[in-house]
Amino acid sequence: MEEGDFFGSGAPVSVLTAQPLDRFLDYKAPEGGCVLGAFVEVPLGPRKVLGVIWGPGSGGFDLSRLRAVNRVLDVAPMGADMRAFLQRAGEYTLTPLHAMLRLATRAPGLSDPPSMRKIYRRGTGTPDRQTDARRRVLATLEDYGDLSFTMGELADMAGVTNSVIKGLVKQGVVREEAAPRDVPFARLDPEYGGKALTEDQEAGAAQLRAGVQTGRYGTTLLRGVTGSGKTEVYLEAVAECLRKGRQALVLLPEIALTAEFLTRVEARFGAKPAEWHSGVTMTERRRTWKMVGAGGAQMVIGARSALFLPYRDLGLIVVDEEHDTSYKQEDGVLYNARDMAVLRAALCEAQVVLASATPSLESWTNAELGKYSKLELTSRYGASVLPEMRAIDMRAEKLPASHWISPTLKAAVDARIAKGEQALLFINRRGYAPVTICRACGHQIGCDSCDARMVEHRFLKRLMCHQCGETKPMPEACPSCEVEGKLAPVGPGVERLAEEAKELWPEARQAVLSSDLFGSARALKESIEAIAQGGADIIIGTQLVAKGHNFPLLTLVGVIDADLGLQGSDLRAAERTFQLMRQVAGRAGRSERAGLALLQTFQPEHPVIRAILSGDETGFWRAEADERRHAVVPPFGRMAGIILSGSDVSQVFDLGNALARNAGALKAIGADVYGPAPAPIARVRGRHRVRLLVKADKSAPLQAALAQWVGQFRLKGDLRLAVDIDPQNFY
DNA sequence: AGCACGCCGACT
DNA sequence: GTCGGCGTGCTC
Repeated sequence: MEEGDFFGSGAPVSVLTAQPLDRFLDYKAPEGGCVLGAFVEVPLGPRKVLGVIWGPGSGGFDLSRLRAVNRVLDVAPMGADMRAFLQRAGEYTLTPLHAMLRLATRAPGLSDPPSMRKIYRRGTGTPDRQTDARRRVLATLEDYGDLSFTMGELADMAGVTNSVIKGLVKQGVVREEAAPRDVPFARLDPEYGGKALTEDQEAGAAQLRAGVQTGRYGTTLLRGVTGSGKTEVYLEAVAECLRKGRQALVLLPEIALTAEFLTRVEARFGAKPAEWHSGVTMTERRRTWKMVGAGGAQMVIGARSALFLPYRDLGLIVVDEEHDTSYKQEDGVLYNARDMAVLRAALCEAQVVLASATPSLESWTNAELGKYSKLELTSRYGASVLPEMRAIDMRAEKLPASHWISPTLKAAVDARIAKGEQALLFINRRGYAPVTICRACGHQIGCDSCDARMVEHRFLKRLMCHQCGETKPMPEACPSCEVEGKLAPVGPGVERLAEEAKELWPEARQAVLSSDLFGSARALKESIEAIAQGGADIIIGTQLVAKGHNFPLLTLVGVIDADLGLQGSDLRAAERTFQLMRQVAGRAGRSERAGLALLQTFQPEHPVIRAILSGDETGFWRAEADERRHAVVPPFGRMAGIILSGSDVSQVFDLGNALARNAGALKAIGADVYGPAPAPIARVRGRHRVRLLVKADKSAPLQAALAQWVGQFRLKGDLRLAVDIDPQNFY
């Protein structure tokens, strides 16, 4: 321990709490003292709150009025790298430190004494009467020596009921003890199940292993086309990290992917790693949080918030599907997990692997500039190759009204079904129809509390707002003109497409994959497995199918509306469409059968569509990079979004205008302010939203200027202001 | 975040 | 007269 990292009883210490105070509070160190970074419970007014010892007392507060820290919590203290990370991440995202601490302590029961459970081990003596069941219990305990079991485990293993064990406990032959519930995770063995890698993969693995061996910071962009085995390759980096005794974190963009991934990790390392995402139970969460700090978890797989766990010695962070937009947190603390992973790694001398078949332009640029190392896996497994891609020019197709599957696409699907292969129809829209219109008056049914249209979900027999999740039954009469029976669906959603497919192929077995049609990740996984085994001829799916699932029998992908993502003026529209189309197309022909991807489009000459078809990735990235460099937008310029919200529109706009008029702090660094303008969805949950956009030069000290600018204003009433650094959505 | 204090409207 | 609305300020 460093000099100055321990504070004796009564010494003044500075404490950071998770309460929304914009400063530290001084306390007296507790009886027995405490170390720097210790998690403590401190008195605050009438309450007891969680805090972290952040340094020596800052003074400036009457020493005689200091209250003492109540107690030091029974968890590992927060390391210096973690404290630095929270500080820096907070500065970057303009998030107060207390909110960062809150993110880092999102586990239930941290302040509670360690939760105990009853365990059973061999006691002394022999039972008064020996029975078969009793003998089995004792034999089991002796077989496993030191290990201890819960009542359920022991009963199971010995093939007896609980009452047999209870009887033995009464006689002292089996001993009942209390043991902490939060036990270390099973050891992962880096030498357990290594698969033979191809030459290409082995070279990649060697490069990543070498990075991990340095024990220093470094980021590698791992580009692997779908099916190239990038998971196997980065698991070798994980193995090397485990050999060095350091911890590894793998971030996945979606919970639905974790079940499949866990299976692969178990096959490789012989046991399951710790899991961290919203689907994990409270007890398991607390166990993971504590074990990550105590060193009892070697590997964590999780969602973006797993970055904020208190790792004891983190040596590797893998960000899988690094381009995925779900890495950007869009509510609460606004951060991009991909960028924060790089920051975290830099502060704890860890390696980062950004893995993707279709990297983000940011990462691609960083790799081109030499800030990141590059690693490319080009060959797919076995004989499989990337599918052939072709456009279907919808201007030349003859389609009846309210139908979206072109004759050309239909013929292609027919051919696959005849051969016993699978076809996927992709449409990136949930529900039955995105718009419901009244044929009498033209009214479109919207959400009552948002400025969004209600989407018909015929499966649920309701209308749903995709913004706030509100649903209401489908009305008989138009809510505006009250004419009955004139409401009509407009446009296709995945459910409506399924209906059309049923018309076209009444004999075919259909599977519809949309996130809202499954109650749980488990149900989804089971369904996907059944389909992969050949349980369907036609798969109709949304975004969900583009992500990482393997369908070996699938040889045709039909994209219903390739133009969908290109509408609007989102800066990243081209990039996203390019990535999505490549990902979806990659589903076809993953085993030895050749694949074909057909893109229905009304603008086959559009540069993005042309780039997708030609497969000229490098050319596409270069062109995109040039355009963004020219427009001085990310990654060549810096941007920030300011989102104002409140229940009173005029108040919200007044604040927006006041901000725009008093932007001296931004002008001083040469930044431009745009707006205020209504946000893309101008009303959400009854709150009106207005946004401003700030653009600055790459080198401008944007955060400081923003803090100064925004700090001039006091927010009255229910007005709220959020700063979004590097926003994903803007116009 | 909580919780107290404090200053104006509409009730028994 | 008082109950209670929620704006403002404080917590070491």
